[in-house]
Amino acid sequence: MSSVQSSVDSCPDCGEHIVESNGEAVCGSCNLVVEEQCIDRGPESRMFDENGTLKGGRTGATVVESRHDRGFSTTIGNHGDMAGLSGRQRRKVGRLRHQQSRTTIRSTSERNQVYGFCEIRRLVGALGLPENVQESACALFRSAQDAGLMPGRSLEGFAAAAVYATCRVQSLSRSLEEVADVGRGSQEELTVAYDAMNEELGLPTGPVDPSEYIPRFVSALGLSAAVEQYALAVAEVETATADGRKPTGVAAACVDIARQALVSGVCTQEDVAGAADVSARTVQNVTAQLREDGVLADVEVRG
DNA sequence: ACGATTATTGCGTTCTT
DNA sequence: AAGAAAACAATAATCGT
Repeated sequence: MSSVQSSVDSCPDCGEHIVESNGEAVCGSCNLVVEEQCIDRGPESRMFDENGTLKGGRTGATVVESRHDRGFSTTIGNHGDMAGLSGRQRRKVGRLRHQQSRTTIRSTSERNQVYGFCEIRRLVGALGLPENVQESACALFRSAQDAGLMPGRSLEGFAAAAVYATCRVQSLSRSLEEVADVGRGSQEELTVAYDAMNEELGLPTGPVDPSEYIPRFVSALGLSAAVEQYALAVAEVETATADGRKPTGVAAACVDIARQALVSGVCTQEDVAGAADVSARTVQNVTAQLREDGVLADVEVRG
């Protein structure tokens, strides 16, 4: 890193020719930096794209992960070079400093919050949830931040977990898998974050009632209101079968029993299982258990 | 005592008959 | 529709620091 001259003629990555750019040897095709910068140009201001992200084609100093901005932040100085400037120019620089202080994100927690809120907003939209969920989830996200739960855990996990937790508190029936699928982080990150919040913040959530899912599954399959009522009746009677089992699986079984009893020709068992995102075998298992518990006969009398 | 890693258990899924 | 089996995630137990 002591010479401006490149030691190679072609890019090791794509074989393209090398061009000289601002004291760096850069591949003309893929922008790979072959030779790192050796002339100190001081602070730069050309490293952000419109979104403020740092991805792609970036050349220059070493990335510092320990700083919230990875060490890429630009500071407009207040000393030294101001000497030769006129009063008008000085005021102009002063305005620039002021504007930058507004746009620059000051702390990691603030940056995390902006990112987290963005992700929460995206999730709420993608899952078709009402607006108040966004508000509650953001508040919960902030609580987790204030409680110091986030260091060492996934940021995306907390955003998704905040949405999932809000759904559970408000009985809005979105499964962990559904949220995790739309979310940016993995399901494990979501679970870790949710457990942390549940433990430290004491979320007011009990076990999930399978009947919460029934209306959604019924409408997704285009089945009638009568089927929904029948399925809800099955879920009502059932108590012991559900515990320890996946609520979506139990809900699917209830819907499938109603389907068989009322509109067996309209769609298949596999369709019901698919709508609930469980296997057909699970539906069969739960149904068999319900039969064994005598739940079905109980509903038969009422229907 | 604490955290991390490994064993266990029961459920859901897939494959098969 | 049901039986068997490999797979998975959550929990319990053990180990090492």
